[in-house]
Amino acid sequence: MNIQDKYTPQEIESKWYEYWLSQGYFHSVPDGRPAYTIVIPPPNVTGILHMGHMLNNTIQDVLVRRARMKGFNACWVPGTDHASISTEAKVVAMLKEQGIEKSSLTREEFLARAWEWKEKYGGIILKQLRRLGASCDWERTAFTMDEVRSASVIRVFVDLYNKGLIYRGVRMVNWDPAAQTALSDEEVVFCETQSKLYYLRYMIEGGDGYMVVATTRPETILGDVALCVNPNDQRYKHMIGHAVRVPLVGRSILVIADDYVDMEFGTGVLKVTPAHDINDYMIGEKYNLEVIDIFNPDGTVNDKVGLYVGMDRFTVREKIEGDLREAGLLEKVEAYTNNVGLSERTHVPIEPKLSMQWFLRMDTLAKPAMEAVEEEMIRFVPAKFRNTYRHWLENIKDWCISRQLWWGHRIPAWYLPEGGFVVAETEEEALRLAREKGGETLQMSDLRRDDDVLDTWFSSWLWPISLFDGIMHPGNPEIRYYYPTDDLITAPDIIFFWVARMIMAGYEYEHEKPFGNVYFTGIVRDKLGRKMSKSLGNSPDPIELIDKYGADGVRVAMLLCSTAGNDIMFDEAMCEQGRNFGNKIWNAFRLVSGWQVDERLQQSDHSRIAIEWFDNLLRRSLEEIDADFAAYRISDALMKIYRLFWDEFSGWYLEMVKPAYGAPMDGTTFAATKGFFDKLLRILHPFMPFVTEELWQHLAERIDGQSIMISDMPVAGEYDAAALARFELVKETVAAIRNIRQQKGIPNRETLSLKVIRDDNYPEEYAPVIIKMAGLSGIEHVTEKDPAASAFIVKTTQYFVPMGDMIDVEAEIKKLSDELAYLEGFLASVMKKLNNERFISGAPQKVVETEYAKKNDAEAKIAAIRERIAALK
RNA sequence: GGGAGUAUAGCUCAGCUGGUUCAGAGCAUCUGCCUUACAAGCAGAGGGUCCGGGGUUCGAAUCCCUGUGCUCCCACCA
Repeated sequence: MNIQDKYTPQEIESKWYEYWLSQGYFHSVPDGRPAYTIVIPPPNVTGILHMGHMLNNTIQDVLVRRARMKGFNACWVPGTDHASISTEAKVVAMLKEQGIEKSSLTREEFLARAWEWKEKYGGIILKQLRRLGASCDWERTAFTMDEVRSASVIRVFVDLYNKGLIYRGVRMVNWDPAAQTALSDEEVVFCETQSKLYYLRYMIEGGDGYMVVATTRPETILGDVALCVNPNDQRYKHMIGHAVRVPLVGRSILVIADDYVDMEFGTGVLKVTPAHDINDYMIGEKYNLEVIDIFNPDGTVNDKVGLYVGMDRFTVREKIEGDLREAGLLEKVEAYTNNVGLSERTHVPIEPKLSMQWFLRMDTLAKPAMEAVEEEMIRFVPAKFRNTYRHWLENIKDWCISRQLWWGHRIPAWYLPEGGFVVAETEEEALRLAREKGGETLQMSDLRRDDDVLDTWFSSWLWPISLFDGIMHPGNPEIRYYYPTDDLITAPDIIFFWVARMIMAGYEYEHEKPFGNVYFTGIVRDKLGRKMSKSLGNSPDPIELIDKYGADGVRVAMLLCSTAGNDIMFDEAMCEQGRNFGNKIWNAFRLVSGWQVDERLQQSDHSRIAIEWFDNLLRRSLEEIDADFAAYRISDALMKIYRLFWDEFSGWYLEMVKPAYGAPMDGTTFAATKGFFDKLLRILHPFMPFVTEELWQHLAERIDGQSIMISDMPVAGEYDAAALARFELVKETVAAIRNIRQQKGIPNRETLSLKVIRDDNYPEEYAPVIIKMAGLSGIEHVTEKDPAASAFIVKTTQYFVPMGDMIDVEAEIKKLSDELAYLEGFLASVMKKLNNERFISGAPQKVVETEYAKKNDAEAKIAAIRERIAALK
């Protein structure tokens, strides 16, 4: 058993991960055991590991490792997401650096480069996860655009289309002029912005004067088709039906009336621009107004109106302000704060834009998804997210699933030359359908495939099914074995994008929930509570942290400060704590491994007691830890183990059984100690896989093919709660003696003697432990108080540490008086209850009894302290 | 504007069905210790108006109302 003196996580971690991999421990195939399955929330293929991933994946690994040790066939499936928008943006940026514009490439050329880029740089994050110790089944690594997943997406699209759930429609979409694609509502983030409110004059036709309209977007006047006032607005009632001229443009438009207009806002007059505002669009639809789209897809002005052609929307805004002022059509400009919608990916302001998109009807899909969570077929942890989920589903809108990008799953729709389209999984099928529709003479070359790709989430919503090929091969052995999966660990910000939609897909395609529990992590923030972001530079590089503290240390750090659903304030100091814990385990092992054993040696009483006690404690701890896991209180579970190892095992147990320097230990105690160590390592393994494996291998004197990660998790058992409670009296007694030692400045090596007036609360059976742990020469049973001693009371038992002339009478009296005052106050509060008729009659019997017990204890203590003070005086 | 959550030690948080494991844990702090596994440690100690104000109850950190602060989600008045 050779072990290094120093705990250096860096040295042990790499070797064990390779070992686990080489032994194939992470790989799962269906067998007779029950399955435990987690599918990873697929990180962006272009992503690199950040603290959010660390938290998320650490939790997954803890659950998977624990399940594996509990006898489940654990399967954690990793993979990456193609992430249409952000990946395409990165590839475009890369090409730009090389001096290549996307527009100069064909779709095929672009995709070739994108794939090349993905092969070269993609999936770094999966490599990084290995450093963390993630026990993913790498043989199953999937990609949302690999063969099986792509085929699944296409099949589902065709199926939903044939079911009548997918349709095309002109809709006002959130247009991202930078990415030149539509975004779903969920991909738009609103940001409070300092902008200006412009008051524009619309000259009244055939009369004098003008109407003033307040707008934040003067450039959209190019698309104005009406003004609108509230029908009840006395100021403008006479104007309804009159014509006014759009400033600069000169177009004649009518003044109409609608309740939608808020009389209080601005001037009470709204300009209606149906092409560029969602509300205006609705008014336009209602009154059948013309729609004038004034922008090109890239946000520059088109030639519809003939003004500002080719200029960017923001340049136009500046320019138009001057032009309006010059023309005397600008009443005034006010500072104004409003919310501007930004693209989550490109961060440019969203342009509401009318366009032809593909939609997925949500109503029928939403229904079972709602029920599953409402009726707790699927459990959310914490439960508060059920509200958010329900609210969203109740107000769900159809899902815009098309994106004007190249990187993604291309929509399998083909347009016929004479109009109309067909939807099919393959070109052959498309052609067949097209011929049915448009005549036998049609050739493939006559058909034009839709240019758009599907929203990324349209592939990830199938993830729990497509990972087991359940779409292309329904009912195959894998999907039957692994589905539904057990736990999903994810962040609450994708509850709509992803979680809700996976549930929908699960019921639609497997007629079964995709997972049993959803554990929502919090957002990782810095210690000042700020969100971690690149721009703030407050996000530590997880790999650097692992280099510095070891993966085990960082894992402990992540887990200690995280409770489900609460944001976590990450502080690097936590990593230090985690590393220190690893060090503690390491050193405890060094102590034990250094002991000499003499089999002939008789076991000492204190060792026998220690073993009984710790065995008992271990059983109770296991029960508590099981309960924590059942409630997904993972940080509580870890904290319990932390204290069990550090305080109870290292601080108490090992000190109790530790032989004198250089002396050997009896075989029974040594074996028991090794047994405890083994169990503790196993309990710790899911949290700290590396250091536990290293030490377990030393402990077990390694045999190839063995590993703690496939060993059995210790199981809870019956325990004696009374004995454990009684042992706490021992600890209190020892602490009291140590306290006296400290106050009197008595060195540890100097033994003390202890006198006790025995009563029921004196744990006499544990006396050998008290003697050893407090450094006593012995314990003497007495019936009289010792005035020349430092005294203390544990529960009701009076103890005396004889001090000879070291006793400081003044200080002793002061201490006792303080305690007396406290106890008298305490007794008074107890008596207040007991003297209250309504308490005696109203409270449960048990509560009343404990109050009487309190009273008796307090009275006994008070009497003892009074006597003692008298004796000292 | 609508909804939800949260407020407990310097920090991060537990505290489940109101009542002796009710005021807790870890970290940090302070005081002793180079005690023969560990100073990344050991021993001990201090630290709280349970956000403010009402109410229910024999009894409230816990339940109700109200105010305040913070966080998040949804909506987006030009």
